[in-house]
Amino acid sequence: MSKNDDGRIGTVAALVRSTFLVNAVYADSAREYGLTQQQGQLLCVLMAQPYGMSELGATLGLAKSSLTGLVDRSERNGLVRRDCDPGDSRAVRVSLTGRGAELAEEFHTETCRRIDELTSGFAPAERDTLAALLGRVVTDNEVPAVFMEPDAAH
Amino acid sequence: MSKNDDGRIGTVAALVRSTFLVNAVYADSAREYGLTQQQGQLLCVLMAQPYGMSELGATLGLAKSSLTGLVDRSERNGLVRRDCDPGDSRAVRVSLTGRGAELAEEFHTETCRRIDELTSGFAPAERDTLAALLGRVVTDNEVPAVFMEPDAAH
DNA sequence: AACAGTAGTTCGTTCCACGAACTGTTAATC
DNA sequence: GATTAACAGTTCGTGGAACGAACTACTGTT
Repeated sequence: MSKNDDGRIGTVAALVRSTFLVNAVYADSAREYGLTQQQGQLLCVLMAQPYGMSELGATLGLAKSSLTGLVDRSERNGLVRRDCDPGDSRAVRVSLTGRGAELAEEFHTETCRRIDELTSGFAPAERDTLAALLGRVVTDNEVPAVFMEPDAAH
Repeated sequence: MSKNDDGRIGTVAALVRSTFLVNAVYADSAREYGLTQQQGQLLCVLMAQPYGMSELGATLGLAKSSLTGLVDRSERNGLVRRDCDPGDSRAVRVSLTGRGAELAEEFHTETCRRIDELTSGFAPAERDTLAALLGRVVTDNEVPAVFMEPDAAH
């Protein structure tokens, strides 16, 4: 196991390796619902509300053409829809279809369960401390809401 | 910002959103060295030692054909090489070329710096606590060494 | 010697990333 | 009202990356 001289893992390696783990769990969960990681991510973002393409692209950190393709494929799969923006003829608003909303909720719930299991060996106080510290990382770095709280989705 | 009723982020959302952040930082760093995220990941794994394809695939969580392609492209870019395994004619050992080792070190160093910056607002004790808890997640879930400690790479 | 299992590649297919260039619309300026 | 800059999103071309099925060649077991 990759460790420092004193056998402890550093903050940097811990962040990268836990990211690797969460990526794998997230992708595995998505696959069970016939989704790719990127499609799952799109659905999770849209659970909160419909978005314009520009805001979606900014939230997901994607080039405009990448988002156009992702939405195209998701629309073709019947998971999202594009509606005209009454206030701006150039713009569209992307929202979940009925089926997309259902799939998003199932996927989100199952992903929450799997991610939660990663800390199953933790005491409640340890989970709270981890949440507080990672929450600080998220807040300090202004990470967009690409994933809702487990309870907030229902 | 997506929070619980009491305004605090939960462990699950914190893990997912911090993963989103680290993914973005890692991908941006890789791009500055002309690498994709997957190529960066391959180089980081190979920094420790050469590996056979089976072990590489298991470490990176990739299908065999995916790894063949990734190694093909990295070999074509002059970053890795395949050598015959003297003990098994079926097997190859993948290692970094001179140029690949150099690029891997630069990429790894810069990525460490950028990831470290994500916790720049933390006190040393907070960093240690975060490292200890995330390290537990890594250990409990047997995450492979896809990224070395900052000092261990030199 | 025969067979099962392993190591890795090839093939076909789909998804996904980006930059450049484009069309059409809106907002600002004169 | 006309002009221009900026914005919203799409198209196109290109390259990377994911997987399963099928394959070849080799190793280990019986």
